Amino acid sequence: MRSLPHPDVQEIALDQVLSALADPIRRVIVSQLAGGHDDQACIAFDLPVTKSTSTHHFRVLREAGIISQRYRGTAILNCLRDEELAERFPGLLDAVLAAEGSEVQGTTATAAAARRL
Amino acid sequence: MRSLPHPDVQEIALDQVLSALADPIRRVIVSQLAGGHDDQACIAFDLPVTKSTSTHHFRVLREAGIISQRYRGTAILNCLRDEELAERFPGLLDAVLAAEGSEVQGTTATAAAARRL
DNA sequence: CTCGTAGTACGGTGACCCTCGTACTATCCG
DNA sequence: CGGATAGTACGAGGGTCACCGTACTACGAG
Repeated sequence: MRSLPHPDVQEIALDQVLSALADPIRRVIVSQLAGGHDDQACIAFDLPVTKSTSTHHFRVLREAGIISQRYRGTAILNCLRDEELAERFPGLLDAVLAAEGSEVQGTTATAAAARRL
Repeated sequence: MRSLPHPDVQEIALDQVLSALADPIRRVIVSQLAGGHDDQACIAFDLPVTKSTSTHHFRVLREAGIISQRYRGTAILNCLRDEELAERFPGLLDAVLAAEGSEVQGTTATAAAARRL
């Protein structure tokens, strides 16, 4: 079985977390994971990029400590490390998710950000 | 009098806010502004970069909607737009500031948590 | 008016990041 | 075994960013 390196809770760096969440595609992934559907394979995400770019984004999220990944067959199950993240940086993930959710609703800035891809 | 463009509250984009806060130098600026000392000139910040780079960082923060700047003589007064930011993205700035504060203690945040707070 | 201070504009450099295509590995199914 | 599926490795290209030095502008003090 292949294994994937994950940072320890204490090793999670604010720098990496914020950089990871600064990318719209990665926020889509995180939002979808937070939206009740944990344990999704990478293929389950409808991302506007190719497979290799998806791999890249998932790795960035994993190395930042935001998600955990484990193999099941050829697929990978992705989980949000929400509890550990809340322990390390309380309220941060919730605030970003809420912000992401509220921004998707209304204003013009989101549309521009989405089309930019 | 020169004037500086600031985004409206509704125009503040999560993308720009997170990107701006992803840089350690800019988080130092924000933390210092949040630490009671509002209305500081750019020169008051002891940043490990040259003047031109400082200008760059302050502009990024202003264009992201995180700080406001207004002239007073040759100097610029910098203010955190904390209330507007809390209105747009509730809890986000607080979470980042708290995370920044806790992380400064060192990568093993457990032992040193009680020192400064 | 002249000087000093605070900050900006501009150009350049090196690094990093997002993106992709192609080739590859690992696992499951028939 | 052979094929299909899920994801990785690798390298390249294009864009953006942080950083700097130098030259410049705006304002206040003397």
